[in-house]
Amino acid sequence: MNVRTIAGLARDGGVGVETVRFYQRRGLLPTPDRWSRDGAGAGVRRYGEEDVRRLRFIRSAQTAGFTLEQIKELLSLDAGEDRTRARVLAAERLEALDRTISDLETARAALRRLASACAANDSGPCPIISAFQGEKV
Amino acid sequence: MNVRTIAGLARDGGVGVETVRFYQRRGLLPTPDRWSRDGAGAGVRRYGEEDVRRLRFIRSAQTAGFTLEQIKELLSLDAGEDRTRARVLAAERLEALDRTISDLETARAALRRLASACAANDSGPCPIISAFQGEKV
DNA sequence: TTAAGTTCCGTACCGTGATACGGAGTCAAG
DNA sequence: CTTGACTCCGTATCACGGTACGGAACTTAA
Repeated sequence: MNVRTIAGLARDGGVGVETVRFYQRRGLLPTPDRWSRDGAGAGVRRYGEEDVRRLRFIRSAQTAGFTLEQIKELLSLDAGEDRTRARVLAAERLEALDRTISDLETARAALRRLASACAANDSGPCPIISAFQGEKV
Repeated sequence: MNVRTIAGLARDGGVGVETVRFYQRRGLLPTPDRWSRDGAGAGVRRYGEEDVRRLRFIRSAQTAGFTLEQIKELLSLDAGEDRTRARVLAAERLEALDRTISDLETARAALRRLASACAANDSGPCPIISAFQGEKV
């Protein structure tokens, strides 16, 4: 399946149609020209593999914690020459990501304390608040 | 410093005054009665250690990924008897947290690929999009 | 006792990332 | 060549977690 309508693009990218439009309005995805076999009517926009790759990249970059604005910049950098800028963005995000991961690991430890504190027996209140005590976040 | 005004509570909890009020409106923090030395006037609300603990708990629980609604429920559970419910909430969050952490670790690997792909030399476009290829998110 | 600084409270607004709606146009199967 | 599904597009609305504003009441230090 090489050429898709917006619904196909959305499906292959794992998002909704409205989300694709939203990304187009934000300048993250191109809005290709309309296309019709004969010259009649305005036709419908068609999307290809490249669009799917971009869309998937957007989702991955979101997972990495980039905002849509930053992702827009990354996409423009992908084609451009400014390696320095790309490196800076990557390094900044990497640092923040390391912090986030370690915060989440701390939270996970607290949550495990909570789970086992509440697992021991079946009656009485369990000390939810104090299970989270003794961390520095 | 045992008794505080709202500004002291906010400071000790590491948030802004408006955020404390916001949590009160959402039912996450109590709104203590007003308090004045003589009987004159309505006085001002005062806060103690318990409020600081609750506030800090809210921040920690947020880091763990609970929504404010869920945190509200956890707070009510802390005093209550429903250990089962507490366990369910903890287990669900723990599972989601494990997924999130592993997603972030995947993202980190991609970001490192990106950083080193763009670090090698100083000219030409660097393949930002393809640095994120080959993951399953 | 007065002036400066806080508190209180309702209500409005913000940023981020979507998601929904509705009417006109277009496509594709029968 | 109709009918039903899908597209297009502008605009509205949502969820979440705050943040800001403004005027009256209150507190505190000089």
